[in-house]
Amino acid sequence: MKQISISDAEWQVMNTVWDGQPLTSQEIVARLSDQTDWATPTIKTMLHRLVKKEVLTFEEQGNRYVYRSRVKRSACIKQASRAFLDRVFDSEPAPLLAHFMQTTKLSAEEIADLRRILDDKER
Amino acid sequence: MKQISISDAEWQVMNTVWDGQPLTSQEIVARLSDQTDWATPTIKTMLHRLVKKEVLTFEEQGNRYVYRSRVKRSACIKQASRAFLDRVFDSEPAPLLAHFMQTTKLSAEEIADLRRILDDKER
DNA sequence: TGACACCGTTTACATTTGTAGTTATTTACA
DNA sequence: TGTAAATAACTACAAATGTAAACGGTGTCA
Repeated sequence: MKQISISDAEWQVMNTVWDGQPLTSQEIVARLSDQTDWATPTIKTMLHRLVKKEVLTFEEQGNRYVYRSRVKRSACIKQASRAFLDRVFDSEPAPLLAHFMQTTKLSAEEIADLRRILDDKER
Repeated sequence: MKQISISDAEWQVMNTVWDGQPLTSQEIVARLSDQTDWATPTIKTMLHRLVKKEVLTFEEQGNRYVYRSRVKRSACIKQASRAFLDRVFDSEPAPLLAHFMQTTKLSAEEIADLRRILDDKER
């Protein structure tokens, strides 16, 4: 798999697309306008760049473009997670896990689920 | 606390410094040369930028510079982790934790430790 | 049918980042 | 004491990124 490089701002766009796929550009703009204060052309530029990076495709529908992702979110998450682990936690997963467990809020259910994953892991 | 922004390559430099602090620039260069193929001036440039970003300080010792961090590693980890959580996991810690548990290797001891953290968390 | 609104395209531009050559200064050895 | 080696400072430069204005085509409403 080739190296995907999605910048900070681009991740926000991609999350929007992944969440609502397929989406027209104005839908994407509408959703992002709730979360950010980017001007419309700014978002258009990012869509363009993501198409050029082969992370998004679009399809013309009349004069509108309908966007879809070309890469799976899970693949991007995997890659970004690996990079983060290497960079910030020096490739050590245990401290990373400890850090996030200690600094975030988790519901009882979530805790139970995570415990289950650890159980499975053990065998 | 002000916004610290440490780039990818800079994190590598900072990790080296945090690991061996205080270090002269040639020590830093030596250690990084093991891990990377950066030219010496490249590393010097990064040290400079980190000083300008107020993340590192140095002290002259004869004609050598001895570098020390000005920000705690833990603070940087915290900030970078938060950003990563927001960006890639849409601020949801549980999926992040599940992801890393499932995709990394953990020793029996580490698993036990993590389980303990979850136990504490529960009350 | 003309003007406006909407959409995508092109262009722009400052900043950050990765990467490193060049120069000036200091120091230590011959 | 002169010169080479080491060290830091300065300069460079392309690519990526954040941010957006300007332009051109087209469809729609008056």
